[in-house]
Amino acid sequence: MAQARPAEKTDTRSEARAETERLILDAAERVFAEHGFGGATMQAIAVASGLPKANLHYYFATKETLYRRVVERIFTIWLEAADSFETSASPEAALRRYITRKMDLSRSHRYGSKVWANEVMQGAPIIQDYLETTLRDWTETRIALIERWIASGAIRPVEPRWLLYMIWATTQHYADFAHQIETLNGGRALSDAQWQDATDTVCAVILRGIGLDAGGRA
Amino acid sequence: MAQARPAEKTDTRSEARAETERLILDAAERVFAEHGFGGATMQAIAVASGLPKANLHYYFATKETLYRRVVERIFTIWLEAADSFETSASPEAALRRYITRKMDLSRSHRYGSKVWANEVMQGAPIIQDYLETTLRDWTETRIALIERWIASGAIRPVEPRWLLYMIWATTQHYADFAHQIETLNGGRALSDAQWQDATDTVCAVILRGIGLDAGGRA
DNA sequence: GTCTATAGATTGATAGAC
DNA sequence: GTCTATCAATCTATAGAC
Repeated sequence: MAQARPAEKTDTRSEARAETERLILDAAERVFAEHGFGGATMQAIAVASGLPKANLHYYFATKETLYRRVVERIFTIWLEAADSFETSASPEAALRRYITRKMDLSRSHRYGSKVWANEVMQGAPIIQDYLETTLRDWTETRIALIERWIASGAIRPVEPRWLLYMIWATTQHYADFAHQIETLNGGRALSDAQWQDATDTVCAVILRGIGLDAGGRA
Repeated sequence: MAQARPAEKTDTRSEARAETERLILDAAERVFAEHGFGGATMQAIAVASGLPKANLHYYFATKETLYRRVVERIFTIWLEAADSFETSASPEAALRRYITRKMDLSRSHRYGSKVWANEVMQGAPIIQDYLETTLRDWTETRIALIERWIASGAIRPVEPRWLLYMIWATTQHYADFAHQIETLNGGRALSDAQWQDATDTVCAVILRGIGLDAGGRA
């Protein structure tokens, strides 16, 4: 009977399901990124995923459910990057690592970054509760940490909030405005060397900007 | 006959027309900013402007025409701000003035900045030609200028492109991510003092970051 | 689970009275 | 110039055969 190998059967089924879900989520992420929630259509997501439109509704009841799952997946990735801002490291090491990780994310997850930007620009109708809890808590611990750095004289006195916004803005710009950057780069995507150079420059300007003169470049 | 006062009559008419056009453009800017081109509806713009939907089509033939006018108006404002990056001033004066102007714009034209961000995130379907001509030319003259600053030893060697992107990203972030910033500010808009402090901090970190240690703060 | 066909609501745009 | 009423196209979502 079917009971003979229940675990394997369930695993195989749920694996296939998870795979299709990921296929849809990836396609949805791209479409939501470039057209926003309202501008995206289930038809466009169906074409992008290579599935009939009805199948999307089999895996995700409504367009809003699908969008919510896309946004939540992005927030998870954001959280992992946030962890790289270690509270135990030196100011230079902590900031350099965090900025580098955020730049890497802008390159590897361009569409996710755009979906997040779209969501926030619309007033965060879906993720408002995350902003008020998880993001807020994370931000406050880092603000407290930066204030200790300032009190100890490790870095110059700057309002920690504006420093964090500067890091978020600069790194995410390379994902959200990738099209503009590529146009100004002669229509070509940034090369490995250009990404490395941009990352180094962002680190160097910000670190030196707050008084950490041991920064990387010249 | 009507010919008796043609100029006055025409002026009055065109003034009334211009006023209604501006009313529609302002409403459209807000709606396009928060929902993108595809997500915005003529119905929503009609409600936001307080006019019947049919009147919008009387002034602007199609939704795309209206969107194009909104985007072009924003580009004009961007050009005026770009002028404040004077090629004749000292590095510190030129950059400080430009950054300050961009921060002011983020506060006064939040929705325009969001429309621009949306347009670029979608691959600039409408303004691609502007990116390749006007924006590209402006960028190249400033890159050449910054390279001369570096050659003369006025600032540290940094790739001028990454510096410009950092300025654009950081200043526009205060418009595009205003909702997130306000949420992290306890749900309140930034006060006059906070805007001033943020502007000072952005100037100070960037100027010091490229070796202009005469920066404002501490 | 996958697909075709379609229902029901909403969209951009227009016709025509005032 | 302004407005109500409405069309044709498109949208989300579902029904039902396979």
